[in-house]
Amino acid sequence: MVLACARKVFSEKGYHSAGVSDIVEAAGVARGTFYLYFAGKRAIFDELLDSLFAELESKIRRVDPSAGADGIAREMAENVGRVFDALLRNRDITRILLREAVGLDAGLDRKLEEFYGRIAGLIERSLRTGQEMGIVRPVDPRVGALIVLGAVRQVLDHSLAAPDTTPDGEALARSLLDIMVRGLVCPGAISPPSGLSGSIP
Amino acid sequence: MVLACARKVFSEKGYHSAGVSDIVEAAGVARGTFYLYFAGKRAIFDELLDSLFAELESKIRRVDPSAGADGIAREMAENVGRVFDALLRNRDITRILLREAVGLDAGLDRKLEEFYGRIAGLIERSLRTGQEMGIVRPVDPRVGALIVLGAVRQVLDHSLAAPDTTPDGEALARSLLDIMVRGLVCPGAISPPSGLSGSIP
Amino acid sequence: MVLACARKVFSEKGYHSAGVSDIVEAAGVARGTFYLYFAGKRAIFDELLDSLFAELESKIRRVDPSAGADGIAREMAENVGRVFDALLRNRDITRILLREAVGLDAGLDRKLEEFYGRIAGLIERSLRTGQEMGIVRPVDPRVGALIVLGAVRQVLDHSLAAPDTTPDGEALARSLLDIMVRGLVCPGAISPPSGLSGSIP
Amino acid sequence: MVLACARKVFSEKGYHSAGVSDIVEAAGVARGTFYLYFAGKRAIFDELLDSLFAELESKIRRVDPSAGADGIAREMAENVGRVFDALLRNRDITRILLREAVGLDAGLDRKLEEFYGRIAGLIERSLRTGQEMGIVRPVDPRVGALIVLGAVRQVLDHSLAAPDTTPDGEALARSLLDIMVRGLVCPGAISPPSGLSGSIP
DNA sequence: TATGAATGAGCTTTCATTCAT
DNA sequence: GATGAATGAAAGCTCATTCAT
Repeated sequence: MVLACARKVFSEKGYHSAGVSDIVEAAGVARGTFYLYFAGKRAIFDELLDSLFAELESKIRRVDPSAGADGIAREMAENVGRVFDALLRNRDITRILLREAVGLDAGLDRKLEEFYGRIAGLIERSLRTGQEMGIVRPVDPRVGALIVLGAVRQVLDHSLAAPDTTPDGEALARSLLDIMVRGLVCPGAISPPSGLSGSIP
Repeated sequence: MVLACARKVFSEKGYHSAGVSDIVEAAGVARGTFYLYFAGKRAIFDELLDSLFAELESKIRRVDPSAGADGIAREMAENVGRVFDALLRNRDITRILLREAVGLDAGLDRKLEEFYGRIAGLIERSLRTGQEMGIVRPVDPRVGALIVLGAVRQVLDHSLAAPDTTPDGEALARSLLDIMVRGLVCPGAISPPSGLSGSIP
Repeated sequence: MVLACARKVFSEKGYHSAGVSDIVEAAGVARGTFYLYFAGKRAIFDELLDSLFAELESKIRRVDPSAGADGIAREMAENVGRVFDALLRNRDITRILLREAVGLDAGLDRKLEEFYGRIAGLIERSLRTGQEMGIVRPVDPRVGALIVLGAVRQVLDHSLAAPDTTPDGEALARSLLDIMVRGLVCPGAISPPSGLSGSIP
Repeated sequence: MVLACARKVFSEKGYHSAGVSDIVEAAGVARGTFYLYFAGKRAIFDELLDSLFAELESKIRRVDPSAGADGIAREMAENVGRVFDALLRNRDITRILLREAVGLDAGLDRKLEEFYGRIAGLIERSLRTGQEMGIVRPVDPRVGALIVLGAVRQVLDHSLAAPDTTPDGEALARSLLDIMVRGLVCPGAISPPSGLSGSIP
């Protein structure tokens, strides 16, 4: 209950502007009660982040390597689609993850990094699997994973700016993945320059 | 002078943890001197951001549409490379842009959005030009721009986690652009599903 | 409690020299506690003034018009006597009203003006009543009220200069009222010059 | 020049709100120049007050005891009239004397007290002279002087509240003096109560 | 278990004053 | 004489946290 209210408050006012007063007022409990359940403002934000991480990571299913090329592609698309769905539907979460939780302190930065690291790890493993199966091009899978992750983050971040738009998450995910999968350029349109073709060894 | 010190201080301690005391101490001036030149803590951060924006935007040259397919590709790669270079060499700036300036307040959020919006606009225009020339595939250029921007941000953000690594910016940029240009997947490896192939109309 | 201490502190050090620190120290509470009950330094001074106004105005009873000439004179004398008593006994209040509250800012100046305006209004009404009963000479009652008020203020203000004297308030009030009632000059001692005899029409 | 500007500034903004910046800006000199001529903010206010005191005291002529009853009355009336004139014409001065200079610090309070003391002394001496000549009733001349002084101050103070009114100083002075001279009450209207008739012995 | 009055360290900001030029 | 950039002490205020009830 208090956690849910804190989520709303943090999302609306931001971590620093949100006071413990705002949270307990929103939750309808006394100040003391707050400290009965949480070690402090920072601690409740920590817990909140943990729950958001768990919620998001639950949206991501491990890709089944035996599903064949098209199956793998579909599963990745579904993963991205589910994450998009969840975040586009809940601006609270998106705002907290992309804005309020950023740059608060070293501890939280590391926590965020670990979260994104886990997600990037999942993507990276899928890419490696794809490479082993000959589906994914021989690019640096670490970089590939960061790119996919960053692309998703930026599109979501962009959605925070337009408050009234309820974007079509599925279409957006499809458009995004199409670019990630096939690239921006028509095949054969540009010559493969020496430096541009290879992946990081 | 004070501005440069503020950049260092904000980057090291973060906006909220950094006090005006830290800045004036680092700059070796008196408290009052600070307020002689800046309206306050928030104001100096604003100026700092403006200068960083200007510095970064100066790294980006408009792509010459008459340069031919390979020329355009090279120019975009050089743009990305220059931005990577500048930011990988100056962790201060990277940290401030990607961490400390995020989620401070509505005004700064809008400022950041405008900055990223301008960059995305430049990329988008390049993509449109490429599409008119038949080089870039018929994807949604807005989404394409966000993806490129987000990919760059994520890779840079990732670099903040590893303090000691001095990454090879050029190689990273090449790797990143290779994926953006050609996509992750081998041509023909997966069948084009109805929803995955098209761009947003 | 805090208010009472503030009264002492403001009276001793003056509004500007008195810091919130002085007040909380005198009251034996923490800084934060102060701001729990008062919006700020200015606010507590406002409240203090309000309470002083109320206290003083409670000393003034409306003059009963049916009490006859001598009754009215006695009632007015008693009013002045009670105010004198209260203020001569409490140098704190006198000092705050006559010194510290003066010229602080436009808002407080207006507040003081309203207070003195109310008192002058009461006196003015008494004078009008007296005029209707044929007791008070046909002078401008507004000017008459200001004179009585000003006379009282000046005598009180004078008392602030001599810290050790505990003046006889009753005698002072009597002396003051005798002059106000009968004037300074022996009847018939000076010829009534054209301009000097009349009141403002 | 600087002094005149300071007078304006102090009158408009009040002592504490007026900064040295305001004064030097109004005077068109540099900060340093200000301190070349005045020891500080407090010092220039001191000088300003001194000049105002001198200006006002120059308006007051010693009453000639040999002028006869009517002459004395006329001279006192002229004194009051001149002071009224000067102050009603210059709200700056009135405001500074009655508002801004009050309650600033112990030193200034004493200075003001001395000024008012000198004026009260002049009035007191006139009253004593009048008593010796059998013109002034046997009241306490000190109290009488305070009353006259306070009456004048209050009427002037009242004029500060009404910014647009350009009051007729002469008529006001006449009205004021009529009341002071003849009293408020019709002769014989009230019985002289024991305590009310006498002066302080 | 729940309360909320009390706390106090720490913040940003102001402005009278100085002094090298 | 004149300047104005630099100073820094001191002010008012906030808010996460505690603890006696």
